[in-house]
Amino acid sequence: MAFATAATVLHADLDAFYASVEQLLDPALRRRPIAVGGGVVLAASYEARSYGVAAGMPAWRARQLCPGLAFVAGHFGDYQRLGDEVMDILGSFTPFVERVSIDEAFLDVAGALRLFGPPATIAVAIRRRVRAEVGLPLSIGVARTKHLAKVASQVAKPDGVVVVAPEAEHEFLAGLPVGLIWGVGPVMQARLAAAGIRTIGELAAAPGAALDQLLGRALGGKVAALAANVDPRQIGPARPASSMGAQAALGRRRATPELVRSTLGYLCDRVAGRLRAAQRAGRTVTVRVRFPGMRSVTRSASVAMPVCATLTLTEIATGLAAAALADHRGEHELTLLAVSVSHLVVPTMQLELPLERRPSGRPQGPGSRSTDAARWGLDRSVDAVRARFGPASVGYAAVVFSEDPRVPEAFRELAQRHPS
DNA sequence: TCTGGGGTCCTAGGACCC
DNA sequence: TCTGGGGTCCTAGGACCC
Repeated sequence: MAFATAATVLHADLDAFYASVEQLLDPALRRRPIAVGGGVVLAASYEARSYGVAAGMPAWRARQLCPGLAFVAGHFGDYQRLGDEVMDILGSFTPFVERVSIDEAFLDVAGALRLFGPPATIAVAIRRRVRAEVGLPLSIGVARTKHLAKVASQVAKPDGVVVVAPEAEHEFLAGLPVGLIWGVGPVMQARLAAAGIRTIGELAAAPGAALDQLLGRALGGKVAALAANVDPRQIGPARPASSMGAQAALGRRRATPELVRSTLGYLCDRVAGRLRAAQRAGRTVTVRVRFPGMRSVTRSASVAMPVCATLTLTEIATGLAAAALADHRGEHELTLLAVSVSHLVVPTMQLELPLERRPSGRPQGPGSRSTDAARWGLDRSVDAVRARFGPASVGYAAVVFSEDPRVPEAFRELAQRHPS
């Protein structure tokens, strides 16, 4: 049998991760419907899910569905620690582990069969160890490709294993809902349902041209390939990020210049600091403004010199936000502001010029080479002080926003390491 | 009572160049 | 007289993922 035709790909996915950790840490929460979060549900236990409670749901709606729901503030440091412990266990079976998020990873065990037995045996052993050593439920899908393994782990939940033998793939997929395909969400699902397509089998039988019509050319082709069981993705290290951003939900606040200025100051400080820490700068800055009712607009601008200085980024972002608001004068309230930097490059030597050697004389506008270089020097000093004495030890003007955070800083730290 | 934070990818129209 | 096709970049919006 050829190497590529064996079912040696595992997808390991911790069940209701945040909620399971809370139930592990506090026995009083076990077997009860709980939600992690505050204004919004970040994660729901399976007991809560049986009432219809789901991640991303506003808290009031979750309480409506499940009156006995217990809300728990997250223990974000523990999520990181326990997630790492599980990844260490996975890594003890094979070095070919691709971590996808804090609670999920692909493994290729093709080279581990001699040592640990067939893939299904390895999956059972992994689950047993994670349960015994960490105390968390883990589901695993085993198949020939990443996509199939991922679908299998979803089918295996909660707390199970599903193995898809190569000769049984077609039969396995045929009856499953199209929503299990990676990239098919609620909108696509509804669009397909309107065309009478609900299962992956029906999708596979549909003509390619019809799929392109329904889903667009790129997704149509991708979905057809997946439904037909072609998946070229290999297990390997994640690519470096192509953008970096930060956002802040504001509740429902009057769109005052002071609110916009202070919030953007906070967000740009975060983003620019992360860019510098990663030794990156970006050519395109995007600002998103969200109004009540989840209506949002974006404004973006590309600049010649890649940006990573806090003040330069703040000036550009402020201008973009002002343009967006000027185009929507009827809006008097905001619910969110976001800043993102993309088209990332490694900063050039120009930016590393020491402060005292910068060209002087003519006044310099934002984005000009030497202004950004000078500011970068200042930023590096700030970064160094913060590295020693903490993020709050030094900074720019007082940040009003940070006095009333909607989410704990620890959650931002976690989300920035692992989107979840 | 109206919803977190951090990302990727795709589409479509327009500007601009050769 | 005022026409063609291809490529690239930019911007805005949106679906989707964890």
